[in-house]
Amino acid sequence: MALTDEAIKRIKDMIVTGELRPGDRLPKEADLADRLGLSRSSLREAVRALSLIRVLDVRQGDGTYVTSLRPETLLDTVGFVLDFHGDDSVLYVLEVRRILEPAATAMAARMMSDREIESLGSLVSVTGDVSASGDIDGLNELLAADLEFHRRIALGSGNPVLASLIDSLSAPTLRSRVWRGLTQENAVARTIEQHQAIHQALIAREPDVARAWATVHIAGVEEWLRRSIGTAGA
Amino acid sequence: MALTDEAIKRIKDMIVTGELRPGDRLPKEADLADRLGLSRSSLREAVRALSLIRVLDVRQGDGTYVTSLRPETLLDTVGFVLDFHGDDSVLYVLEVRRILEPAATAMAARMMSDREIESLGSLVSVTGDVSASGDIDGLNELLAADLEFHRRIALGSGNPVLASLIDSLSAPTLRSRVWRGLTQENAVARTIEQHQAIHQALIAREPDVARAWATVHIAGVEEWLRRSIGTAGA
DNA sequence: GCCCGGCCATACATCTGATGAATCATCGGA
DNA sequence: TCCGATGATTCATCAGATGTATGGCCGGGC
Repeated sequence: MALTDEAIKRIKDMIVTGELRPGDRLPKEADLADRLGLSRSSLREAVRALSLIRVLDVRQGDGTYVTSLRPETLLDTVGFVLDFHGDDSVLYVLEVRRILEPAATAMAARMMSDREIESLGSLVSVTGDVSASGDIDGLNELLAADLEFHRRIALGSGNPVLASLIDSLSAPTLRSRVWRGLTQENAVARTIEQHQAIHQALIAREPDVARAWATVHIAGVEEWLRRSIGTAGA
Repeated sequence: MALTDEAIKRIKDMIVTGELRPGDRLPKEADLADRLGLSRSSLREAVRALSLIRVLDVRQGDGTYVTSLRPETLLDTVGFVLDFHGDDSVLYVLEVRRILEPAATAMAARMMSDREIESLGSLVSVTGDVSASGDIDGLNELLAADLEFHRRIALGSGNPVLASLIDSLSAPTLRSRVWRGLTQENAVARTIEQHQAIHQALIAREPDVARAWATVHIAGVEEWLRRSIGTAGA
């Protein structure tokens, strides 16, 4: 195994075993390199790699620290990784979302506080306002509101791993050309209706209903995309 | 933004835009560094980082290549990332598995070929044989068989993203001390029974039944772990 | 006494150049 | 034809030097 890979493993082990805890500062490059028995250059490659996946946080002039290592931090690496997939994988991702989001939404119907649920209302209505204006900026805002709406509900499940996963899986779906097409065939109105329905189900504390609407919501996007790919090709 | 981070983004863009395709070879370090306007050292850090998440594959004496970028390749980064979480996150992970695996199992009941389902039988029976002997080596084999059983079914869903995700989420569960404890209270027998039940449901092509058994199976582990943590502490 | 701005030690960022090691293709001999 | 030696290519690793951002110390002013 390459020295750098060895270093990655060593640092990982230091964290896993608890020798290094979240927030801890690593020895300075020169010292750590010496301790691990390799050059600064090679060590830096290891640190940079662990930095990319958000395990380490390097601050010039300050030092290198272990991140919080919380699920929401580590799992957004998933989003980065998914960026590399082509549109063909979007369908598979969407299928996974169709499994996870309804479950999360049902959980949220039980777990979210009344205040949290109420605050979702603004997102739903913002969405509505935007659709009325219908300009391009508005669409971006709509997209952001949609993402935030789903993010809040996922968080409402009470499971940070689930929430982060959903969040990561949502990004590539939206980044793809999906929305451009969707907004062209008045799917905007349908999306808003479904968001409202989900919101209502949460207010009513009806997990099953919330789950069903979430499924309908995702399946709608999925079905449209399936048709779109079928006709438009790659 | 740091030069190296810039380089990471540039290389990522080259791949996302299709300038670099899976399997393609990158220009040699010196040339690419020159083209991106940075030193070889800095470029190497970028390449190493992308190599850690399985986007690039560096081969000494040969060159640097873009990997297949298939979901199963990219998503096993998730497993690496999850290694950094403590046992406290295992419950959250398990909860996600309880959502994903039943769904995948139900899909598998529809999608898997008769031959694939039949081949699962050997895994189930291997499991049984091992439990009879009951030695330590046997337990490791049992663990491997369990992992393989779930992996095959996940693959049987026909969705590689789903399969990879499940696979990645399974690893940390098993790596934790979960199994050590589970095997101590004759949960082995129950596990085997449940595997057999899932297998039977697949043979019968009963998605709902398969889903239910999968839920029961995961929930069993989950419940045991919850109790275990409650009593044993960190 | 408190606050603000500059100075400086520290630590990461980046570059350059050199040497070692693995791989692959080529070429010559059996 | 097959196989092993050889050399070119490319990554692996190191050492040392210089640039740059950060944080804290310290002194002056209010």
